[in-house]
Amino acid sequence: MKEFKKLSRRQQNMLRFMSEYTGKRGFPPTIREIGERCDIASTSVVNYNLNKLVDAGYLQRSGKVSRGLRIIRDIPGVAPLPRLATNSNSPRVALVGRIAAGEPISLPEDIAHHIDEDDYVAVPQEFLQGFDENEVFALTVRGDSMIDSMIQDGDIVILRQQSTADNGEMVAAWLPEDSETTLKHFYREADSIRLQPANTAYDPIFVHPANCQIKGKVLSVMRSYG
Amino acid sequence: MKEFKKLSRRQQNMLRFMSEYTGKRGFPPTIREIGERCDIASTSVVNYNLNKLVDAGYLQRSGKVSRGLRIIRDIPGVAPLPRLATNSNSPRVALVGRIAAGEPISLPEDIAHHIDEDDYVAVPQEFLQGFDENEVFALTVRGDSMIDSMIQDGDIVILRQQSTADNGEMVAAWLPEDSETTLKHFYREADSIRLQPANTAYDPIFVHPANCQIKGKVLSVMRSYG
DNA sequence: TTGACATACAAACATATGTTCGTGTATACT
DNA sequence: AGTATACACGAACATATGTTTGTATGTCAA
Repeated sequence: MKEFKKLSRRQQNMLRFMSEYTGKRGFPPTIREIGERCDIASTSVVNYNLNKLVDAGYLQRSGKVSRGLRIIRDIPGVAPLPRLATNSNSPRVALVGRIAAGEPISLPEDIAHHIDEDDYVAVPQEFLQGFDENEVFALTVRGDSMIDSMIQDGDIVILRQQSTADNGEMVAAWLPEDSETTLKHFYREADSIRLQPANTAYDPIFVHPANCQIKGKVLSVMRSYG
Repeated sequence: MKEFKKLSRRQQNMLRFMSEYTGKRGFPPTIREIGERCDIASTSVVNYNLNKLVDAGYLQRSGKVSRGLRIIRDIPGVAPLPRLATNSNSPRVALVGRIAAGEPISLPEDIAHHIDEDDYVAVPQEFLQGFDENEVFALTVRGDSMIDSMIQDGDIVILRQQSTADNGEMVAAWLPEDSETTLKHFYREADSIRLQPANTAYDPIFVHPANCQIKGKVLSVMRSYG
């Protein structure tokens, strides 16, 4: 079940055919159609190789249903086929650093120009809440200092870069006087700012507006166990 | 037949469902699936209305082939949706229900066959941890009963269906005697099972193995603010 | 050699899925 | 009334299509 398995020529062929067929007809081919077009005599061989493609992370199958195929990754060495401009492609956002208590959040000048191969993380479209992916970035959480906000070590936080916030929004804030980075719900009060943890078992903190630099608004959180 | 025939409410409904389904799953629905979701009792009625949609210029059909549908025109009064089953670049898992304290987790017999409105959620490939999408499902968390596990109301939990677990894994467990559903780290002890919250501020609970039905292993958690 | 493993085939199998048909309603028009 | 038309139902039907099984072949390592 490894990701980096090399595809056989036959498997590449199948992948390309499925992609073309789907683009042309509007729905994926059947196992038998794949077999015919890729010169595979037996349906079980097609099935076998389809499962290989699933293992390799290129394909998704819906069991027992006809044409239950879905290509979920570009074919290596082949130009990606035209897709619809709308939600066809899952966005990738720049993973620009880490967030931890005691250290400020430093962002590169230009998020959109961040260029590190593995520093991108795929995010489902809906989790971007309509924001442009160029103004959105991701941070890895280090340490348990955000535990009052229901965010733990290893979590990936998706944020939109902005320096102000509306009441109730979850923000990433740097508190210079305390040398403290925190993720909390933002509330502007009479002459202070209330930062409210998500877990109500913890108490809010109050800070002076001058001691609260908002770095961004938290859009979503993703966590992977294992 | 003329092009500008007004569509019946039923036909509009069908069109919208087909569009959504295709966008979500990557391939068009079957006649029977359309019938179920649009409250049409007979497949022949669905077929009848599909042909009407063809006449009206909204749809293209490929005769005799399963799922041979292709929307070729936008639905009036509805935002244009992706009409082609193109390569959508991220896996979808079935969102089969909710998880809350006090009610058991009931799963449909066949996850892969579930077909409902918001029934699928896009998940980044890496968050599936290499498991087959057909054995993976998602639940929406209701209530704050999982707060000790750093999971809150509204979170989407991605699980793999399994009835046993290894030490340290996060599992979804149903405790019959307590009528309690819970998400915790699993540890098998001498003659009991220790369920350990992720937030160490909370205490573990110990249960008898007979009083602990494991429903699945938690692969990942996704949370969207907004 | 032996055995394990990946790949391949063909045929049988189970069922998912489109199609057809006979029938029953309404409604509108003659 | 009688007739035509649009729309609906359910059941039977035919076949399109995924799955399983038994077997065979190659390679590679022990």
